[in-house]
Amino acid sequence: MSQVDERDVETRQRLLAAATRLFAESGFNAVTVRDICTRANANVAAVNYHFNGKVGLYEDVMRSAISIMQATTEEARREGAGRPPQEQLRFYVRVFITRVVAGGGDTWIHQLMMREMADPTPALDLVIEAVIRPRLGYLAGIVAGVVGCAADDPRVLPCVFSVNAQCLALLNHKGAARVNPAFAMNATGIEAMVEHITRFSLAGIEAIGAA
Amino acid sequence: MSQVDERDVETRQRLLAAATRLFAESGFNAVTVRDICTRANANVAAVNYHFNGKVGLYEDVMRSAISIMQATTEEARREGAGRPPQEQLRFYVRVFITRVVAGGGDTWIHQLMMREMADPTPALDLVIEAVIRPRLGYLAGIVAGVVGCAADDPRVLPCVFSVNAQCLALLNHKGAARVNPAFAMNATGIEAMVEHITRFSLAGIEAIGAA
DNA sequence: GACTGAGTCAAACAGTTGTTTTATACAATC
DNA sequence: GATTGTATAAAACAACTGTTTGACTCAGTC
Repeated sequence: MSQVDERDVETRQRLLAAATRLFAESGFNAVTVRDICTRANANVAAVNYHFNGKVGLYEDVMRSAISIMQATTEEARREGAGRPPQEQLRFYVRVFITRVVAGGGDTWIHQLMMREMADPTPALDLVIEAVIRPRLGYLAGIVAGVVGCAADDPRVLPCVFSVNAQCLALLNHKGAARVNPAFAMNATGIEAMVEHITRFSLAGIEAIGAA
Repeated sequence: MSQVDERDVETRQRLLAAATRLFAESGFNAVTVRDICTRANANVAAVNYHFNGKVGLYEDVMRSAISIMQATTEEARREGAGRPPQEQLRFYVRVFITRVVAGGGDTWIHQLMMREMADPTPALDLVIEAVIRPRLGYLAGIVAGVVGCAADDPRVLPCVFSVNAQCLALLNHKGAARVNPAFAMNATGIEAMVEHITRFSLAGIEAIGAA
């Protein structure tokens, strides 16, 4: 531990990078330790040596994924600061789509989180507390701003659900493209999708708020 | 084949029932042939004898799942027949939620389809053609009716996406309940959710249609 | 009664899994 | 220079996977 070999850090980092990509692509169970080590040009035993086993490696992957997802929420907050809630919603949707669906290197990480939602491991609780809850809390503030009510008003939560559902559905855009190629995301399609979700949701929120 | 033993059909049926439930709960790869046979009180070799292996059994499960999902779409069509499109949307959402989220025995089957979307097997193409495409086509007709335009109008598809996204998100209601218990579905909550999605979406569709 | 064919069963099969072991290389410390 | 601690490597490990085998039962047929 006193000596930090350059190759050491490299191997750990290569394993982490390979594991992040593979876990996101196929999920925890579908990826083998040998797959990860082959892609990282490391020995099979390296995972146990550096991470105390496969789950230890997965937990490390989840930790870095969580901080990236937190940064996504934070970026949306920053972009929307000081603007009317209608624009905050537009920025939120844009940041989310850009980071998650468009080419950004974070695509894999949000797919990882979707897999975690579909098939929970013990790491999900941490994701919920550190990422999902603050994100939905921010959305609730926006919705409350549009409606003109308190964030704990009973009309807010269902609207947060509806907005969030549309954003999460974008994570399945590859599957959606199989149904209809029009769902495929090209450069101009992204901004069109941001506009659509924003307008659709603002109208929905106002209708619910008026009730 | 000349003699149809009673126990024979029973075993086949028990395997099919056990496999449907287990595949839906955990996905194809996470379920072992031994799990299925244990739950069905059958020998390990029975799966290969009756279904020519694990994938043959899975294909049979998918076949019956597809016909049940088709029946769900058909029920929504029937309930909405001859009504204004706004009510057709409400009935669609209600049938979907009732069948998929509420206690109905079909819950497992729609979860199976979600897993198929997340992690496609060759069976997904059949699901898309036989279930998803007709279902989204019906939704497109409803949206076009609300907007007052043709079903292939460019404003229709994004609205179909938004409505469908909210319905699919309900399939994750167990995960959602972990974030906020208010998302849990009790008897009265279902009708409230139907009303919310319908009103939210009608307002969204009208706003997009007016553009 | 011998034969056939379908269904069931325990056992074994070959392949893959995550993990452990044993050995080796190498830099740092004394 | 011997010792220590860290990193890597090949091999082996036990557990589990889907599948196959061969024996056995039992009803129907000739």
